[in-house]
Amino acid sequence: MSSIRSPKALLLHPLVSADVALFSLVEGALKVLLVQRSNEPDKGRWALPGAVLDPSRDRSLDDVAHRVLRDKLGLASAVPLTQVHALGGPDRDPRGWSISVLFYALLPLDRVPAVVGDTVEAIAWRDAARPGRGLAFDHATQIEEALVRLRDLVESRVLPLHLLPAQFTLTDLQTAVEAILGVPQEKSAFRRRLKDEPALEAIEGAFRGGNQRPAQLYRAAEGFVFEKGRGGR
Amino acid sequence: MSSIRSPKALLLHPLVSADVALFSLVEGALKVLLVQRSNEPDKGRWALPGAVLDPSRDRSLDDVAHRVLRDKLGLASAVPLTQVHALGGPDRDPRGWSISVLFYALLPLDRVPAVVGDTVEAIAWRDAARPGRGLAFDHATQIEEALVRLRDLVESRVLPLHLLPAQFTLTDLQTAVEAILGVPQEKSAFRRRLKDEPALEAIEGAFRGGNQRPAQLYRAAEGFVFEKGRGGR
DNA sequence: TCAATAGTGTCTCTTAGACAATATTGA
DNA sequence: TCAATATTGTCTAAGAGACACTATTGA
Repeated sequence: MSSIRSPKALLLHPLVSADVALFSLVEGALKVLLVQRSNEPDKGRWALPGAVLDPSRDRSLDDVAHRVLRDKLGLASAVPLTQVHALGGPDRDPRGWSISVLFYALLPLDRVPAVVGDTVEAIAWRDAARPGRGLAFDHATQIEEALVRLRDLVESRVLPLHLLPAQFTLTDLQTAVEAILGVPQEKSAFRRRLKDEPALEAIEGAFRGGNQRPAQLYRAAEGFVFEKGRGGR
Repeated sequence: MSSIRSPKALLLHPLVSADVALFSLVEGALKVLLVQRSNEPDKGRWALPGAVLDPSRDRSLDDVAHRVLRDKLGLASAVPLTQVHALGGPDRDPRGWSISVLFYALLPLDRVPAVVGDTVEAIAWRDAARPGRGLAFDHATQIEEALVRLRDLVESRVLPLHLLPAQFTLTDLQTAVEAILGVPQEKSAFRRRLKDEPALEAIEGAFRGGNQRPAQLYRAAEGFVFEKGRGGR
């Protein structure tokens, strides 16, 4: 969406953008949010939401990514973003040499506004592990990379609490971990690991009942962050 | 080194460069290579070697980093590079909005040419964990980040074989790991972990003798790469 | 009482950490 | 034989995996 770019500018400067792989749980499965592009290039194709760096407004690369969430998806509140990498080359965007700085974020489904802004035709939740064919640019690869990084973190025992609602049960948590890793977890061992987990707080007296034994509800501890070097406070 | 940049260009496009934290072992300690800048900005200060992206020559961000090694340090052969992250902002370089894509590499000291090219005043090996004050730009932070990533990999049991010469003993390897992690390793447990390590090959009949019991020499297995998901072949 | 899910206990096996013992070489 | 370093062994403790058992609720 943008100003005029002279051919010379195209040669001397790369186009820099931030793209966001937003992961969420939809009925127990890990999904990634795609948007249908309403502008050229790749108009009509499905892509990760992204935005072009605007040096006059953005103060950092994180800023660009946060702007994506705000402007394209209507996400007002602060969402933790993790940078995956930067990918650049002359051919990945038909407009010329371009750099994509890729981020991912985790959000419970109910915090993502269902209806989106005006720069986007439509949104879709695709299976994170198999987002489908025909994605715009190299976004299929990008999603794969983001998922690798997400799995790395979860494998190293950081809890993906940002995927869960404010209150959740240990079974919910286990389901989230399994959705990310794609591997079933052993219940007893899983819970044993959570014994002295500072990131988790049992909510005194709060349970979720179904037609069976009620489950203790938990919440993320104050100041929890999803990053290496402990997920604890 | 560069063309004229109009103020407008500065506003519309960020300056993109690749910087390389080259780690090596100097007398058993982990060091990072710094160069003294011979041009403005920050002329005379110590910095990570870096180069500005040239869209007409570079085919990827990795290319830029490899160009740094070739042109600034005279390193001809292919050196494995790992991307750490991209860092951008309006104030980190006095020339305006800039992005640095940071890489690190591991090399045995004897593979780094002692004398360097013409764009660099001098080089120095600084302690990786405390590279000193007064570095150019935000390179002190950059080194810290690179070291964090390097430690992550080594903690997850990937062997830093690229730091060692073609032939090395298990004690050499242990020393390298200790230099990176900053923590002494227990000899017996360390060797136990190497038992079925596919990345290591004992060199039949080759030993290094001192005034004591000779040590078996090893080499990196064919196709060894220093990256997550096994250092093995 | 039954179905369904929550939560705990137990046993075995692997690995890590600490520390000791043995092996080999040149001086 | 001694100093110096390489290499292996042993004991203990912590954690992971597998699997079974107990607990609680509404129907």
